[in-house]
Amino acid sequence: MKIATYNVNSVNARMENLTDWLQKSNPDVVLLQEIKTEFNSFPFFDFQLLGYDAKILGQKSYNGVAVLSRHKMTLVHEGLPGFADENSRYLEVMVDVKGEKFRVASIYMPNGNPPYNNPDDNSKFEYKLKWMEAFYNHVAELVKTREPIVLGGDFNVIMTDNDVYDKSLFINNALFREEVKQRLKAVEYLGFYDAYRALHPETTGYTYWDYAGNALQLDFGMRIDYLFMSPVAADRLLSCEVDKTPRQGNKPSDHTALVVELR
DNA sequence: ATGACGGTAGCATACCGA
Repeated sequence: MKIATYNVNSVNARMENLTDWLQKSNPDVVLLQEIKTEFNSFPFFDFQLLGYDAKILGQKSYNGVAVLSRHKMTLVHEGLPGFADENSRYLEVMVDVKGEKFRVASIYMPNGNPPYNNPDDNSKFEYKLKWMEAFYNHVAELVKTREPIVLGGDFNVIMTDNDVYDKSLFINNALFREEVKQRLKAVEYLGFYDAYRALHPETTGYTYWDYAGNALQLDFGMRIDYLFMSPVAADRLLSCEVDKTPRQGNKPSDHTALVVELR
């Protein structure tokens, strides 16, 4: 049973890249972020031809999350419970694999950096902190279920110095601020396991490389996409790998796929 | 200090991103 997360940076711009990867990798469940489209423009039929049902929480132009599944899937939450959000960033579903239920969520956390033309505007950072607080509160409820749960996506947080190519460039960046590291670490302390780090304590595991400046070839990357596993899901963890092939493929996203295999 | 590069909206250029 393979579950993947992939920030596609527009699903419609990525269909050739995504199709190539789905056919090669054949994951059971895929969490997509930044689909950048609303329901009426989402390529449901293309995914159906590839064997996937899709649930989406979309919006025009920005953000938007989806879950693709080869198995029966039912909607649980559109949006983060208890948090009024004008942006589409959270989608939670239940996937039924031969009678076994997995709860999965596709998550696109706010970036939090100020707009380029207004560097003193901290409203986006405050929004990020509020979003993370609401996320923590929801995860505190989820952990009580004792279910196999996978919370995956683009968290826009560089957790440690080992998760970025040059930390000195990110000292005041909203992805690397102590406040956001602490808030994501707090999710781990609730009992959720960072699948990649649990199995790979030393390697970098970057999931994002900027389009600009030859960043992929220079390996100027960062690890900001995660798959967090509830205790019973972590207990079934066989592997967790970064799959760089979509990033190296035709018309890539600036992110790549992260994949877990569960028993 | 800034931009690079790419996507969307919509038709020139602004906004967003990490």
